[in-house]
Amino acid sequence: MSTIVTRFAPSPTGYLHIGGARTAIFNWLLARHFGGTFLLRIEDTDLQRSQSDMTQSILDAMAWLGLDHDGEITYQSQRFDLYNEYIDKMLETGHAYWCSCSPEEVEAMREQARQKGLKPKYSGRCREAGLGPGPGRVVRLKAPVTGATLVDDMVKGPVSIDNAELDDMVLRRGDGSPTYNLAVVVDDATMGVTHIIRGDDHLNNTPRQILIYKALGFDLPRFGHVPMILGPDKKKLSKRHGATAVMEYETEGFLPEAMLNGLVRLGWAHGDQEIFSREELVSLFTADNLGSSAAVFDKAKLMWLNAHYIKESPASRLAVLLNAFLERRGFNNLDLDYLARIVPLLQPRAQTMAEMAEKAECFVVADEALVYDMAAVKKFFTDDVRGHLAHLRELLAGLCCFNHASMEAAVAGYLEERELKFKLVAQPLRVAVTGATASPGLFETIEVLGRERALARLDRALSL
RNA sequence: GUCCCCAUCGUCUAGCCUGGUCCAGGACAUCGGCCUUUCACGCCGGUAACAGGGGUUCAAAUCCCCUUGGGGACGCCA
Repeated sequence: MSTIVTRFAPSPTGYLHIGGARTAIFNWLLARHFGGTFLLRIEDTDLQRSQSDMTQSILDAMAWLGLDHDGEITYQSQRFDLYNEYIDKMLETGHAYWCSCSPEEVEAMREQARQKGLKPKYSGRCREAGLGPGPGRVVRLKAPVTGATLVDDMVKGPVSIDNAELDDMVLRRGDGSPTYNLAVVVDDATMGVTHIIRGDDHLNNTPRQILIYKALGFDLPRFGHVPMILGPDKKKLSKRHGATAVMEYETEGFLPEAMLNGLVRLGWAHGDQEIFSREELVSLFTADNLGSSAAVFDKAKLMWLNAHYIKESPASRLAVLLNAFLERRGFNNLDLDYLARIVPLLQPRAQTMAEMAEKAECFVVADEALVYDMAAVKKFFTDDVRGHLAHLRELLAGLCCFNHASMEAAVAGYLEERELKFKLVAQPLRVAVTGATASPGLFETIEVLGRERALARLDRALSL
């Protein structure tokens, strides 16, 4: 039997954003789930607005998310001949005609319709004029004026639109280039695309495209229109809502699996399950569970997912990422093995890698450059406490095994002898060694820091 | 303006197709508590929703209609 073919068809006019990434994910999952093919097509027919570096950045973002495509990438800009071939075919079969109306004239027609409270459309003036080619002339689809066109949508269900609502759309521009609707249909049909999941905003376009499919005698694919992603104010997500480009999230320290998981849950669900591995998604995803109402993008939930995946990741992998984030903060030539020992202490404490890097700073900063929270120093370093700190410093210096268990035991013993509570020295020690009042477990921290650095910091703290 | 789509806690959603098991379940966020050497993690608990109105039915979150609200489309953009 025929296998599923899906596609993602971004236009290289900007970065891959949240919404585009989600439709890419849905199409990718549908293909992978059914063992089909996932194609990638760059819609760059608008030479003015398309930028080649944008194509690369879209590819990079997809690679980051792990959305691999099959076969070669199709570029619409290289298929103009093909489009023209089909336009000519429609001209021959009487499904299209030449029109000499200027854009201004058409705009006037629309304005007139608007005045009457009707839907603005082209009047069809040249429809029966029997015009031939000519400079500046466009080719229009000779669309049916009666009846209705039905879209049997995978997510919206049956959607019917009166053909009277549609006008004779332009297929070939005055400069000879094909329009979007024509190119999309020719591409999807010739590329063998069987299922198209795309944004809600294309739903109104679909009947028009179906008309072209019919005029060309192509089989119809299945369409699925997923709702738009909204900002917290329920308006279409845009830059003013903060980060919209997928790769901005990488910069902020999100893991690709968190992004994938988070995005797929916007408009798709599988019962009460929240966490999905890539493999699970592939095996569970079908268009059946796609929701039909718009979703607000909630960064807080993405944070939670990211924190979850950070906790799950092996330290060695995170160490590499942490290194990159620390480099951005000006720390170079760090030892990955050392970072891998810091990571476990920070895994439950960081929601993003950027946050982890921030918290890791006190581990990688030079002892003499460690910044102390002076308010804390003042609060905790009383004369009495300084005395204990000095003793503890000697105790740590003489410890046989420098690990947190023996450290803890030694300190406990010291305190017990004097009938003191651990609370008395816990925060002072923490401040002395990390400079701050909040940190991972005290002894784990000291262990990772190592004897030399811990003692150096204790000495420095005592001199403050 | 015209057409199309949508409507369950603040947010993501389950349930809706195949009415009763739902005085609506989960998750994030939030609030309280526990744990505790700080900060987190974790655990326990709380607040919180079927937009409104009409039908249909013994019974409606679930089916139908209307209203309202939101979104989208009406390009020689994609």
